[in-house]
Amino acid sequence: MAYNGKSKNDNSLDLKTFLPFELAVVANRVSRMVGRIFDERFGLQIPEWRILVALDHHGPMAPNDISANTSMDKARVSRAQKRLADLDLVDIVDDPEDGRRKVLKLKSKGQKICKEIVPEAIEREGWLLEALTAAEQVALQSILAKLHDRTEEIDEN
Amino acid sequence: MAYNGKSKNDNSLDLKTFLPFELAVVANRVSRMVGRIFDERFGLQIPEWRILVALDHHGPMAPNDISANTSMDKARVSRAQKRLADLDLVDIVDDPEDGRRKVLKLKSKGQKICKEIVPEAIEREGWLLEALTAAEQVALQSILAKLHDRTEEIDEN
DNA sequence: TATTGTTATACTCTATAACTATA
DNA sequence: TATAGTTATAGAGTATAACAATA
Repeated sequence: MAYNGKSKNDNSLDLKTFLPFELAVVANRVSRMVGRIFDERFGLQIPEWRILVALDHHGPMAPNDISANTSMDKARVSRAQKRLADLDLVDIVDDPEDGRRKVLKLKSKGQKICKEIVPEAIEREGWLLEALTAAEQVALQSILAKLHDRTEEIDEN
Repeated sequence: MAYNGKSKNDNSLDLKTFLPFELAVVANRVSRMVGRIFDERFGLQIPEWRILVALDHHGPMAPNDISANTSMDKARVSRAQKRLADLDLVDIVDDPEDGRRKVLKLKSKGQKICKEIVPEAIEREGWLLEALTAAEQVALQSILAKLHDRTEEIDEN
C-alpha cells in the first residue's frame, strides 16, 4: 500500500494527500508566518534575513558560500546583500587573496538585529512544533533531511 | 531539548536545522521536480494542473470551490482556468441557479491528459517516498496534516 | 578558459484592491 | 450590502543569460 492508501484502481488523485502539494501548501504557510516577523519588525525580507542568520552562525562568508548555505542563487544573494549593505547591516569587503571574491561580514547593527530576531524565530518554530508529538518532531527532522538528499540529484539549490 | 537539539545557550541559528527553512527548500525542490513533468510534457503550469486534477477527482466545480480545494486565491484560479479553456481542456459554463457562479467541467481532452499525467505524478511521489521508511511515510502524512491545521489560524489558503 | 560576482531580462507568483454583475 | 468572478497593479520570486573583472 502506498503512502496514503492510494490503491492501484484509484485513478484520480486527491491533492490533499498528494505529498508534493501538501508540502508546498504547508511550507508556504509556514514561510509567510515566519517571514512576517522579519518584515514587520525590521523591514527585512526572506533573502535578507537568511543572509544575516547565515553570517551570524558561520561567520564572514563570500557570496558564493552564502549561496550554497542559503539555497539561493547568486543573483538573489547579490541583490539581497546590496540591500543589507545599504541598511548598514553588513560590510562587503574585497578578498585580498582573490580579486574576484568578496567577503561579507555582519556589522554591529546586523548582529544586534540577529540577537533580537533569532530567539523570536526559534519561538515561532517552537509554536509550530507544539502541534507535533516528540516522536514526530524527531521524525520530521530526519524526513526532511532524507527528502533533501533525495532531491539533490535533481538540481542544485 | 528542542526539535534539533538547540540548547538555550546556542544563540545563533543554523538554517539547516531550522524547520521553516528546510521545509521551504525541500518543498521548492519537490515542487520543481513534479512541475517539470507537466510543463515539459503538456506545457501546463502548477496552477493549471492543480485545477485539472481537482476537477478530475471531485467532478465539476465553481472557481470558488476550486480555490478552496487547491489553496490558490481566486485571481490565480481565474487566470489559470482561462488558459485551460483556451487549450480546450475545460468547459466554463454559467450556473443556471446563480447568475454569478460558473461551473468548470473537464473536457475529454482534459480527462485524457489527467489519465496520462496522474500516474506519472504518483510515480514521482513514489520515487520520493522510497527515501523514507514505511513508518516515516506514515508519520509524514500525519505531520503535514497537523502543521496544516496549526497554520490554519494564521490565514486562509 | 573558467570562475566570481553584478546586472538585465522575462515570466511567474503574491497580495491587494478596483470593478462587474448578480443576489 | 454581500458575494462570485474578472481584471489591474505592484512587488517579489525564479530562471537564464549576458557581462566585467580576475584567475
